[in-house]
Amino acid sequence: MIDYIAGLNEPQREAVTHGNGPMMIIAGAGSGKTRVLTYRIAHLIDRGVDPFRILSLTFTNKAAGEMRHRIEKVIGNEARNIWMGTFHSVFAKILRIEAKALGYTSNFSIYDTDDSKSLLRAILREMDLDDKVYRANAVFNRISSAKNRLVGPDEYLMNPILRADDESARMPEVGRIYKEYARRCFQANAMDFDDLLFNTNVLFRDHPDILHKYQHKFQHVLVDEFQDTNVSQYLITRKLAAVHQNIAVVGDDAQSIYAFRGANIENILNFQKDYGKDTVKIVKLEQNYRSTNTIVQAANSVIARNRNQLEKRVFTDNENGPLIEVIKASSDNEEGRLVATSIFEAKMQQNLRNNDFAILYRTNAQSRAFEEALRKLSIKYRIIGGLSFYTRKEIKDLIAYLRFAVNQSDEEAFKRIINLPKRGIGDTTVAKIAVLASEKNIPIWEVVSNITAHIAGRASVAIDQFSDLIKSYMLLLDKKDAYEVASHVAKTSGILKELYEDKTVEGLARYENVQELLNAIKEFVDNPDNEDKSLSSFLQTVSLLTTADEKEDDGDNDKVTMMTIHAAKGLEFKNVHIVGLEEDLFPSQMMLESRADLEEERRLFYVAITRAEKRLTFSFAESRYHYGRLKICEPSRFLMEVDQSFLTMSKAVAPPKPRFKGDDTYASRNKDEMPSAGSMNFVRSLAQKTAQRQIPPATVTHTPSADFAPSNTAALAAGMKVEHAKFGFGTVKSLDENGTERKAIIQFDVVGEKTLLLSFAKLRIV
DNA sequence: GCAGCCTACATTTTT
DNA sequence: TGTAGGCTGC
Repeated sequence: MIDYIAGLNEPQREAVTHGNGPMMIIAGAGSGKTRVLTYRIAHLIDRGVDPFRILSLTFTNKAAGEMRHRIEKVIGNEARNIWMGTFHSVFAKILRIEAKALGYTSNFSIYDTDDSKSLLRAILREMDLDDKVYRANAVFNRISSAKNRLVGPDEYLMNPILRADDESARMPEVGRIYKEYARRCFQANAMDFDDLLFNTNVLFRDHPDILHKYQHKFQHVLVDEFQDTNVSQYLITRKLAAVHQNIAVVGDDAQSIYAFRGANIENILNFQKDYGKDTVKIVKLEQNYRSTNTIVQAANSVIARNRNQLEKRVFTDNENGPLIEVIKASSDNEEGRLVATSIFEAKMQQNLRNNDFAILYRTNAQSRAFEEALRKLSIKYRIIGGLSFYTRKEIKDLIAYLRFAVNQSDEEAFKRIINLPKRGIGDTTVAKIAVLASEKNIPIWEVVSNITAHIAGRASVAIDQFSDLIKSYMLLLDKKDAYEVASHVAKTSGILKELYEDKTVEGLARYENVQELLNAIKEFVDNPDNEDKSLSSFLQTVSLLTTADEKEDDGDNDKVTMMTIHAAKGLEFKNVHIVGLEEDLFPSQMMLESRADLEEERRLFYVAITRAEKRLTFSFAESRYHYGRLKICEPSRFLMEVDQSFLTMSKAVAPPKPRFKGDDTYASRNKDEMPSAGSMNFVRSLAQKTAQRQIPPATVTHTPSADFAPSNTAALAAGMKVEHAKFGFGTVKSLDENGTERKAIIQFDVVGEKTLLLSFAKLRIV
């Protein structure tokens, strides 16, 4: 046993060695929070607490895994027995054990957001509601936030405030939709993410005996990232800790960034009230060990503008370090290049590795420019989040098969696979089955599995085959492990076959993805930590994976990390680039419009800043393409909010390499990059087209950056006058070199009077 | 029932 | 930009 107490400062030691009773640890960024949590658990076990009786809740599987790993280092194998995981995974486990009490079976499906929305759309159609008024997204969010506040469908319908809200949003039927949605989920033996928490609350509310069991089981409850818990989560932990009163929560109100998801910052404020001011032990960890003084002070200067805060003074004894560099770029692509160059140079000068760097952005869509720029400089990178592996169509397809094999009530899985691969069962037939099932008030599977008893005809043969296929899968479930079943399903369902026959690049990639999924299942089965190797157990794990949990694609860890700030929480890097610091992007326009919460955006900025250990760089672009449209951007107000004495303007703004000499003359250009005659033709006809519109021609006086595709170059090479049009777009037909007609969809954008951005780059050859 | 075309539309963060 | 969903014609 190592002496883990020795290296701790006073408040850290207090938190680790605190005995029984509620405790709240307010942990500033970089104050050694994870360390304190792990040592506290080790300490508890050291003092004789059975690991089985410790419940430790985190937000990501990754955080849980890492903590388990670190505890293992201190206390050894016993660490495995601790109940540790995300709220969702721990309570899914409990719900599975206690499913019967709620009328579910233990093989219930977990609906992801797509499933939920698809179900909602189906309900909207059935209720004959206009899906333009009732956007599935909006309805889903309302239902979700109700669930997170523990408002069930019946209460929702009776709540005058919610009704009034819905009325004013012109969606008076949300209550009824909610009710139907809940009914359908139940009927499908499925829970969505919010249900996992909501139903746990119901379980504990309606079944005191079950609550009693777990209350006594868990002698100690620990909650990480407490500032991000919602009402539903807080109530569960409170109930669980009600007997022993040993609850320790760790959080930082300044890092609360999930209010949009129902996180309730007031939980921190209520904690003291709920457990009694005199009873709650409060520990404040205020010394930052992570960052330079400059970074800590800059972060403080930003967060100081928020009104809603607990009193806390984050300080550090670390050296001052360099000032925060601000990079100004003219376009998003130039921002990419400048940041990549900056990383390249810092790497050389300071002898750093790729994994010392992180690029943090507000939205996943921003990653592209950085990817390209890094690739050009041969700097390896990885992207966390974004299009997750498990959101790919082919993966979801196979998983839907597996889900349906496990749970034949799963309506969403059924809809997905009934005609996949194509077997001649169209919408009409599916609708017929649904009507039949609801008329006779029997499950859909009842109808499907005895189709010949219900309908005759062409489709019934196909359905009969489908149901035989599923039945054959069901027989395997008890005999085979998850991998054996899954690979059998992949082969016999026709999914793999269809992809194999698709010889396009995408088809090949999809085929490989499915293989990759099978590998992942194999790994799951081979992992000795997983006791339950059944398919049902795998499906549960997989549906609760988060983007941060995705494993490395290869063994190489020396890569620049790119991710959203949300995904970066809990991580740290020597050098951090916070990019896209533009008004409306960060702070996000959407956020300000929908919830008018600038403070949460500011906390997000705070989180981003405090990820950096040594060197921090801000950057912004003056123009950016977003969804194919050029947007002129202004620097973010956050840039002004930082105490300016910590900032320095970057000298690294290299003059853009001019590809065009003079005003509109085509200059240095690689022969190989010359556009084809076909694309020259498009451009010529384009010129005609714009001329027909009688739009006054403009001269190209400025090309903000050399971000031109060959077609742009073609425009100039063709010696055409560039037309002055505002957001012009349309279809242009033209003959290519072989005389065949081709179409191009074009779009132009104009900046200012004379500054013309050729958006022929967006020219799509059809 | 299905493929292919076309239009409209959405684009914050994530368990 | 890119895609989902609607419409049309086989």
